Amino acid sequence: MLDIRWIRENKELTEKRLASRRGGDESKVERLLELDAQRRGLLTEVEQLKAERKSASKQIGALIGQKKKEEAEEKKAATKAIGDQITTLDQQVQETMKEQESILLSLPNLPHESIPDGASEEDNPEIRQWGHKPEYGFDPQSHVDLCDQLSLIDFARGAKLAGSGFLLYTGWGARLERALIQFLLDLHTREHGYTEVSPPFVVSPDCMTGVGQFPKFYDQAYAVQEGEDGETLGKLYLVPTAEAPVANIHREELLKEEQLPIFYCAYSPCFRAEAGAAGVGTRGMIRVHQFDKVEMIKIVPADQGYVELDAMVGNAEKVLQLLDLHYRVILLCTGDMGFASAKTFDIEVWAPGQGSYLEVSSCSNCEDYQSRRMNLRYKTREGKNVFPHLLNGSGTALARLFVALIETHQQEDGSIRIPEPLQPYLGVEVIPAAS
RNA sequence: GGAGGGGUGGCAGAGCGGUUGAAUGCGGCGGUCUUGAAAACCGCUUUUCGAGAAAUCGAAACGGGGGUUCGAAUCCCUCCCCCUCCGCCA
Repeated sequence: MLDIRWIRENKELTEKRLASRRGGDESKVERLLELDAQRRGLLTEVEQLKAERKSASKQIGALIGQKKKEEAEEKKAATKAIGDQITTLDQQVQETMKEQESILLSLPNLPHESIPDGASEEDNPEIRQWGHKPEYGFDPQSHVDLCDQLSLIDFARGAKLAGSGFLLYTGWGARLERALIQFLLDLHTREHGYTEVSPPFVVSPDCMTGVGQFPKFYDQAYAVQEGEDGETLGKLYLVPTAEAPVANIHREELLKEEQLPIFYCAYSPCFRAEAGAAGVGTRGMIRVHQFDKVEMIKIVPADQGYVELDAMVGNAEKVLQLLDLHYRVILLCTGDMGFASAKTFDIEVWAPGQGSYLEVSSCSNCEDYQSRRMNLRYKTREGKNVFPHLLNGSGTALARLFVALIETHQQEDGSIRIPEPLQPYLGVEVIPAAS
């Protein structure tokens, strides 16, 4: 959520930066400021009336104390009219605030000034690459074929159980998935200073609003319902990412500056309805309705957001380096950024069987956009209450990492080499070829 | 799911229709005293919104929302959360 006071003082800049952004509707700013002025005018008016009523009520109390019954009754009757005015004005204030709030919640974050203008992903500049595309003395296979041959994933039965887009990991596939989760959590907790948390896999709508999922992405979420009880529908949602619960851990709290920075990492499955995306690149496990992910969250003082963002990108890169996977880091342009983010780096890993790069991580600094939405603040040493910067990053998404891993490290005989750092977790050096 | 009890300031804990933003204690900050510290004593100690250049002034907030009233932390309704007991259950 943007700061209404900031918008008030930077109207043109707000409109300009909103316009450059995907999902940004700068035409709403005009109405927003209209409501803001109206709200403040009404507030001044109603507060004055309330001050009058308050002192009248005190006088009535005093009169009753002095047994001056008649005077008290007269005063009561006179004050009643003020009360009615207050009720009317209060309603108007409520309505004005409600509309203002709903516009504010619908506006995306403003891109950081360093973000290049652009219309789509075509315009995202590449920041760096690591490693290089591996060469094979044979035709590298797609993960779909590898999974079939090695019985890592049973696509057909996954679909039988829950429909297209849900995976049934089997045998070495299931073990590899589990090994990766543990490898990632250990890496981030032991080497990168994150505290592991294991959150609920459903959250309240407030949490979804807090991170900016709602109201914009209602149609992407799975709402749950208790049994046949329609009343409970929409009170909880399956998490689309661990960011939803973890970033909200301290919602509506006032932290002390000494408590910061806070680093959390968490494993969770991620549920995405992907409404309207059916049929788009759906073969295999690149785009699915449920995938595993290890997420990193940072809550940091407002002046440290960007230093910490760079560090977080490094944390995600480390994963790919240890797994010996070629990747590139790109900076998202204004036209391709997520709703809540002020600056986002994506990490794309090379998948030889696909002949393309796959997004496995997205690290964003949302600045105070989310903390304002969830009313998370910290008290500085000087005693000021400010909104911290909230950062989130995948460290990393698993399904695509799985794809890149088996496609990259496949060998001619159909077996898959396991990179050394992962070997202790899987217990073998190679996933053997099908016999 | 059933029956009770409870949610008040950083914490503990009063108040249960009137000048109470809220007693008291603890903690925290400042001061007096002291060579220094402790003790003792004195003062201060919430947040949000609005007006203002500022000093400051005004409003709101006692789990959330609504109602009664001239006036609500206090009464009524509703929702949420916590505790105890019973039932069910991995």
